[in-house]
Amino acid sequence: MLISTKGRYALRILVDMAEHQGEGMITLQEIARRQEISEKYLESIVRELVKGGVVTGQRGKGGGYRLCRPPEQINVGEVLRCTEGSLAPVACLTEEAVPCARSSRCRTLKFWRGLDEVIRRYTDGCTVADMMQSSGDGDDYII
Amino acid sequence: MLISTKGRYALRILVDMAEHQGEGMITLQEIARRQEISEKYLESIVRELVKGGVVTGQRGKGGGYRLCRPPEQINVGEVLRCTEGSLAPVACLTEEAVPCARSSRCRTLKFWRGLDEVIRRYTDGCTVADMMQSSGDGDDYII
DNA sequence: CTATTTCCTACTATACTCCCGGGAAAATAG
DNA sequence: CTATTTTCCCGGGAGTATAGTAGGAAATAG
Repeated sequence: MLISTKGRYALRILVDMAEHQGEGMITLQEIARRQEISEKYLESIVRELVKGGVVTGQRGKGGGYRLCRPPEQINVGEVLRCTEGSLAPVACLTEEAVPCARSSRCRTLKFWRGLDEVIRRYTDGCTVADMMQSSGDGDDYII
Repeated sequence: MLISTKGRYALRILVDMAEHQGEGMITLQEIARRQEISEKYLESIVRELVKGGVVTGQRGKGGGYRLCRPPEQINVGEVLRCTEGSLAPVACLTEEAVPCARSSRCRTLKFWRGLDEVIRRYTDGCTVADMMQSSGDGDDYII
């Protein structure tokens, strides 16, 4: 049930980029240094964020990455779906699920649908901007 | 982010057992036949439920398993924690987590705490009895 | 051109998931 | 007692996913 390292790093990367936006393009090297994540691994994560339309990259000298939108408009659910593929707790609720013969009389399906909904609602309701103003202490976010 | 097969099967097993309680001890063979799950795999799952105090087993002829408590008193969160170990979305929120040097200035920790809370609240709020009365159609449970 | 940076493909090692096999231990029936 | 039925327990094994590395191609700036 764990979110992968990829997903956790993705959020840290985006908060980092948000905190340093306005300083032009941000390179992988900078992020790697600040976040203490291997530059190579970082690369594979950022690529997914590019594919997902969350950040854009520019090659060459003076290049780097920047957010496609302001942090207030990037929600966490969207980001995690980029890296995790899906946030659904069971395979039968993902997009590419094959219809299950058992589904109409399945006693557990509604429970999973509800869990999926609860997770989606929470993750989609939190943005990168929200995380910027957060520290590890206190207890905001606890709905 | 997927719940393992173990966890999904555990719920089906418990609903099955709840629906057939009052008929004495229930054997793995019966459950395996009804749920179309290999008896051997079933065994490893039920063992975790025994350890977790959700069901008890009795060996020997006429033996089998039964629920320790009525289905209304067995909540899904508890069951899934038996099989998944933890439902926490990130390792730093599990019991045995080593304190993270980054935590006090971590921008993402509160988000994860909130997600954990939302998941816990939902899963602990649903019981095996709730699932018994459910089918795959309709949309109860969607809070 | 050179230096810098993203982009892309492929690979490895490790761990985990799902499941099976072979029995030992306990309870019951006769 | 023996035979049978059941849970209990350990260990292994194929397949898959995760986390991370390596090497280079393409683009951009000066």
